Amino acid sequence: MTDEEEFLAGYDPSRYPAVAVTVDVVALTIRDGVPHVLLVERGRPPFQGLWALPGGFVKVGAEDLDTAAARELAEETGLETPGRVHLEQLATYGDPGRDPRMPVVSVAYLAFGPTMADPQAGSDASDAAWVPVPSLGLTASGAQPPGATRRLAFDHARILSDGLERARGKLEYTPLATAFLPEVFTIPELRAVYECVWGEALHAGNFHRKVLSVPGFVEGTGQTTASGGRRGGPRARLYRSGDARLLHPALLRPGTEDGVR
Amino acid sequence: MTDEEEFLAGYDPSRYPAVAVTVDVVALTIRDGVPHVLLVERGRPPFQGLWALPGGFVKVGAEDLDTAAARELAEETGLETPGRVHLEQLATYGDPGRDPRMPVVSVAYLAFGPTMADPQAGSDASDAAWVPVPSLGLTASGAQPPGATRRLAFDHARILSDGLERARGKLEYTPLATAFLPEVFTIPELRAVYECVWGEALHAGNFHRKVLSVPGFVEGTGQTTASGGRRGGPRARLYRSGDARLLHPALLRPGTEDGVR
DNA sequence: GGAATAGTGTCTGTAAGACATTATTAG
DNA sequence: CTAATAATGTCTTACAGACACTATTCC
Repeated sequence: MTDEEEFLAGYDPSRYPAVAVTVDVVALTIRDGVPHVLLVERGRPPFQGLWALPGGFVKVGAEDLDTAAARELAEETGLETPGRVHLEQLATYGDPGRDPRMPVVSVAYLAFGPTMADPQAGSDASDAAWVPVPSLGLTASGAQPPGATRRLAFDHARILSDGLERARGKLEYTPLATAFLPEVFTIPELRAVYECVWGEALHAGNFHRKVLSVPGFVEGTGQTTASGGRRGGPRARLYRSGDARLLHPALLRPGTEDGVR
Repeated sequence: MTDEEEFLAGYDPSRYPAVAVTVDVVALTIRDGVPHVLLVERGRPPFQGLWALPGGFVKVGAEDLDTAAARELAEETGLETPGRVHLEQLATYGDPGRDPRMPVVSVAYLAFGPTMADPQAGSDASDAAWVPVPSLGLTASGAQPPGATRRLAFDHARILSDGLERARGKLEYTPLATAFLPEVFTIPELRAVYECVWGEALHAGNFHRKVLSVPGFVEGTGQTTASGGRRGGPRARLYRSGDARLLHPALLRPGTEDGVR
């Protein structure tokens, strides 16, 4: 089939059924030391009553994908994207039958943001909430066990799983952990982000020295916290994010076993 | 707008014009120590006479994206994807106006393969060829200077640029450099792949020791080449790809300046 | 023989991890 | 005071890069 024939066929729904393009956003934040993902409860079929990533249809030709993703994120959280949030394209999903209604290609995005207020339910969702990721009981392959309290719609368990893995990797070689924190933060708070996303404890002393040794990761403000920690300890110095886009040398996860075969 | 309204609107071309989904493949190989990309010369408008990445429309709902990309690659090269070729999703492009005919979202894929025969021109292309990447004169931002001998159609200069940058990064922490080589290869041949993709000379002795020290990168065959190098030197030992999926520790590029600000 | 190349040995600076230590704060 | 914690110091091991060196092959 030639290019032009295929082009014309695109207008013939009997040969190529209507295709929809959506964006879905894996928006992550941290509350009480636990990673949370923004989910909406579906108010109508298909998958009524199940939870889904916030997303929507893209007006292809009228807006670009990044803009559509930023719009979806702002609608649910009020977060403006040229701000402290990080938003990047994650991957695109187009398996047959992933939406029972029609063929849908979904461009997934990944967002990191600081702790923020609970979202408002939109008109098409019966509820919206920041949901603790561990409560979803995701397996490494992106499947969800039958006993989970909140079931995810479509292939969103897989998308979320991919987003979490991308997030774990991003913290290794970019300073994006700071996107989870307010503008000013302490090194122990930054360490808590790493421990929460990676799911393992880090050595406080070595982490501290390492962060300060990477050029451009953080810059000091000369200030300290107003008081010490909850259970004692001195006041911590306050930092803000530096100007580095990449961490050199990187902060590698200790858990990664040699040679993932 | 509710979910259902948007869903129905997807069937109304006056509100949401027909959308096409395509896959485009950045297929890379190495010839004579120079990276080459597979391109097809467009035989009809738009961009007639310009060169484009091989690609085509996806039958969303009837095939998944990976399968569609593998099909496009096989059509041009005869390479079967569950084989020695590496194929992975790169990114998705959907800027308004990127195709002058209609709104098109393109899912780009990245492929690495060993040196192979010249492709045959398809019915919709006046020519197809492995084109040396340096001859395209790409800039870092993915633009093409006006004087280039072969101009790229659509936003394919940008896609190719993104693919090359991904390829450079992939060589650092995966053993995918071996995908550019035949099943059996020497360490100096492997080094040539790195030097070609990264565009800088590597220290032969250190590279040799490093490759052998990474578990699972390569495994020896016990054989050597039949003769020495073109300009002298001993016979090199032959290796095949090992079972590692990730390199630990990674082979970092020397050129990367600290803290890309 | 001369030049180029495969592969190994050696040394040095840097960085990561384990552990110890000091100072400061809450309760 | 006691416990917890921020921040720094010390030591050991691993690794990257620079350089030297040997052995082998082509011309």
